[in-house]
Amino acid sequence: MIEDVVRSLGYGTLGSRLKRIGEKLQSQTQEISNEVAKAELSASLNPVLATLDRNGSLSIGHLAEALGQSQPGVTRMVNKLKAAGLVESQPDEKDRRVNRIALTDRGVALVWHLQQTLWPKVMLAVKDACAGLEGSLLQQLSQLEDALDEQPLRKRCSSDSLPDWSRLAQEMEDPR
Amino acid sequence: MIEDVVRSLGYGTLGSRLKRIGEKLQSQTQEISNEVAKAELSASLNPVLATLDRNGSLSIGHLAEALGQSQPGVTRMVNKLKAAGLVESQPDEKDRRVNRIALTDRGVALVWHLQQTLWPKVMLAVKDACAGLEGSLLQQLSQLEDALDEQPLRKRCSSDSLPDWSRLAQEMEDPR
DNA sequence: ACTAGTAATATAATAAGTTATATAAATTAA
DNA sequence: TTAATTTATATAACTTATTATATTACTAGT
Repeated sequence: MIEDVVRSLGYGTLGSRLKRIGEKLQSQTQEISNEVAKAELSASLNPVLATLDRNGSLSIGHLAEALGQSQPGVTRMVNKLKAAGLVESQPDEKDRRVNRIALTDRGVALVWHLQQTLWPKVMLAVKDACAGLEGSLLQQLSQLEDALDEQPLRKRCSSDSLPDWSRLAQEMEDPR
Repeated sequence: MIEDVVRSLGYGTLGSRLKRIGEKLQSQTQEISNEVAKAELSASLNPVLATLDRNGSLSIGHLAEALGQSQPGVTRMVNKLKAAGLVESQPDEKDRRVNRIALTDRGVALVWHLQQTLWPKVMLAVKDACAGLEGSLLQQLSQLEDALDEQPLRKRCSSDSLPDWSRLAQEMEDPR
């Protein structure tokens, strides 16, 4: 086996490393999503749904801010959700430049479903993968990569009764 | 200011979060690169150069393994480096399916230059941003995001005399 | 030696993000 | 009120990654 250079270079390649682990998490999340989901939803759209669920209708700009992404990226995600009939947009009454995005009835129903299934499953699976991490950031990242290779998120999902989403989400809050 | 939902959801959106921080690190690294570099080199190509420097000539497949990326991705990066005259490829003598990639003289010279400038700068800047991180993974990530927002890598670069690359790289090794 | 299977790489199509720019609405200043 | 500026969003072009597939070379079994 050849050396993992990105891991070896430590701080020198931390950006690549974080992206690499992030992509692995997202693709393993997609696996769970594919098992659970009624609608086939790209995993990357879940944060948009969650944001609209938490905040009610929002402009594209505020969505972008809440998600920490660029405005054009958010526009594209919203377009996909519109095409799937999960959100709808309406020009704001007061300021007709702004485009208010809101969940449709189907969107609300899907969010409810995801809150009972995918979202708690993923949260618990990732929490499980992160259980026992310790040490410096680089050390914890190495441990997490190893954990995900050894047992993917899909295998860390109990099919047991899942805890209440709102309680789970609250527990996650701001571990500053 | 609207809530940062990706941060608030914690384990539920860890994948997006890691990618987001990784992208910020890469773009801040690119800023430093633009200041330093003779050749304008996309920051994402540095790990390829470092891998070839550490290992000598490698096949596309071994490069992909060392970088933890897909083979087609590596092929594309290598093509860019070829176009820039920094690497060259030769079919392997024994097995003519494999394409051995090696640094050219210009590539070796650039690596040497980067080892005196960009690479230690970035490594020290990232190390600086990570200094003082503590606690759980989620906590350290929040602290790192805050640190990068408050002071980007570019401003964490001393123009002072930089330490020896080979020593630095060794220090990074495997903080398991 | 021929055929089947496997392996290495290239190429094509797709995804998810970015920056730069265009457009249209609102706001400010003259 | 008109002109200039700013703001919100859309659109275009690009980047960097992916998976799926095609191509070519090697390896084994008969």
